[in-house]
Order: sequence, then C-alpha cells, then structure tokens
Amino acid sequence: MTFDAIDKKLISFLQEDSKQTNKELSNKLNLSVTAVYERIKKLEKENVINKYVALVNKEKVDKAFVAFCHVKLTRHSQDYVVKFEKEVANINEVLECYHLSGDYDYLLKVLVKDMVAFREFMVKKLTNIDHIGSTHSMFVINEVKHSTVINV
Amino acid sequence: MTFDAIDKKLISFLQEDSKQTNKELSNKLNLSVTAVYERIKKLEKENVINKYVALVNKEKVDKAFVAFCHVKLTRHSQDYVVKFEKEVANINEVLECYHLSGDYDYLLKVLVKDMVAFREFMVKKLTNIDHIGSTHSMFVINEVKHSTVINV
DNA sequence: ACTGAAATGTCAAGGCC
DNA sequence: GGCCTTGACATTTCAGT
Repeated sequence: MTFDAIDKKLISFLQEDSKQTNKELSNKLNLSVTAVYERIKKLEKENVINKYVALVNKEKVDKAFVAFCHVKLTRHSQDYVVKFEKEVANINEVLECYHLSGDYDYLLKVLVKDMVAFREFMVKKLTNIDHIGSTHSMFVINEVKHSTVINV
Repeated sequence: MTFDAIDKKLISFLQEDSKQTNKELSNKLNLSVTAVYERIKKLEKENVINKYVALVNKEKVDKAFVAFCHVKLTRHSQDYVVKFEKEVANINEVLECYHLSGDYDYLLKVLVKDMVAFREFMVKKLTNIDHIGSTHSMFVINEVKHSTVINV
C-alpha cells in the first residue's frame, strides 16, 4: 500500500488522537467527511491501523516502577526458546519483550508498583521460567520520552 | 482515586479496544449506557485515561527495523542532561527514551526503515548531540510481546 | 470524492434508590 | 453518590451521483 500526503497526515492525526470526529479531521484535511471515512476504513482494512486503544497513566494505577531486564537463556534449542517466549508473554507485568542481538538474548520492559513488587516479580514469576541463565535489571529513573507515534 | 471491580474491567476493556461503543461496554459490564459514560468521563477527568490513539503497524509504514541504544554522557551537569533530553525528545526516530540506573545513562528505542537508515540516524542525528560519550546499540531480532495494556 | 439521509451513537436532564 | 430512563443532538455509515 502506498500513501499520499493526505494519508500520511491522517495517520499522524489518528496516532495523536483517535477520538477526533471525522468532521474535525475533514476540516484539517480539507476533505469531505465521507472521504475521510473511506480513507480511514481503507487504512483499517489494510491493517495499517491495527487497533485503537486508551492509554493509561501508570502513576494513577499504581504501576509507576518501571524496569528493563536483560535475560540470557542457558540453552538455545528451539523448544526452550519457544517455551520462554510463550511464558514471558503471559506475565502481565511484562509489557514488552524483544529478542535482541548482542550479549543478552532478551530485553523485557516490566511495570510494577514498587521495588518490593519488582522483587516478587523476579522471584516468583521471571526466574520461575526454566533455563534462564543470567538476568540484569536496570531501573527507570526518569521517562524522558514515551510515544506511540510512528513518523510516516 | 480508587477503583472498584467495574472500573478495573472498564479500564482493561478500553486499553484493549477504545472504539467499543458505550452500549457494547454496558452489556459487558451489566450497566446502563449512561453509567458507563459517566465512569469513562470520570476516568478521563482524573487523568487515569490520558489519551486515545490509533496504533500503527510498523511494517506497513516501512519502519520495521527496531533498535535499542544505550547512551552514556561524558558529563552530567544539569545543563548537559537537560539539553540532551530535550534534543533526543525531538528526534522522531526515537519513540522512547529512559534515564536508567546502571552502567549506561539512557536507553533509547529507535524505529527506522533498515540498517542503512539506522546508520544515518546514528551519524546525523544521535551523535550530533553534544557530550555523548559512548553508545551501544542492540537490534531487535523478534518482537515477542508489545502491549500497551497495564494490568489494574 | 461529494451530497444527503437513515441508523447509530453521545450526552444532558430529571428522578429513583 | 451512583444508577436508571428518556429524548435531543451529533456522528457514523452508506446509497446514489
């Protein structure tokens, strides 16, 4: 799929605020409401837009403690890798998990209440998974930027 | 602010899909449409829900190459730190930036088209910022999990 | 891509536990 | 304080052009 200048603007606008009405968007884009509607439907159908979500303030729901954990596996046969990835995806404290190049195998982003909860998470959930070799945790002192907007 | 069981479910539902109508939510929660509406307004007013956004498929907009960069500053006086944070926040390839505990000062999540674009980013944008000491880049081989849903 | 109209949704008012 | 029902108004959605 290829995007013209209007599509690109539309994608940007919707990434910033998906609750805008098509009428508001039509004004910003100098288009009719229906034209906006059809462009959006197309973006959804082509899966350019995956989903619409509400973003929650982590402080307000008492999950202000953020950590990144590097995890190394002891063995790398496919069985272990698949099992680790499946189990880690089911831990709700883990919002993100990436298989990475470099010294460590995985990078996890973890959200919990505080350091006590983080210890609980490490002891009871993460290191309960088989074949975890070493872990290395880094704690977020300050979130400088956190955006979901991809530049198109 | 304190949440009852219905609030928690509502927050979860909206984090999964913010385009559900109040009617659909009222069915799931066994509530009237207005009750749902008022609870949502309250969550928005209290800033529990920050914003509503469309999430875009990075492959479809040609930003499938993801890297994490650790960055260390040479000096840590307030001026340099503030300046670095401000400049890095303005780079659109950098979606996230965290000030971290540990060996490196910052962790950046970077989205670009490919390795060529990543090199461009490093040479022309990141290392153009003053007082960057060392950087260490890790590339995402596979995105195992990427969720915006905080468990409440 | 636009106009126009039906279907559907949002949101305010008033009343009831 | 939080819930419900009702009704006005706005928005979405779709046909016809």
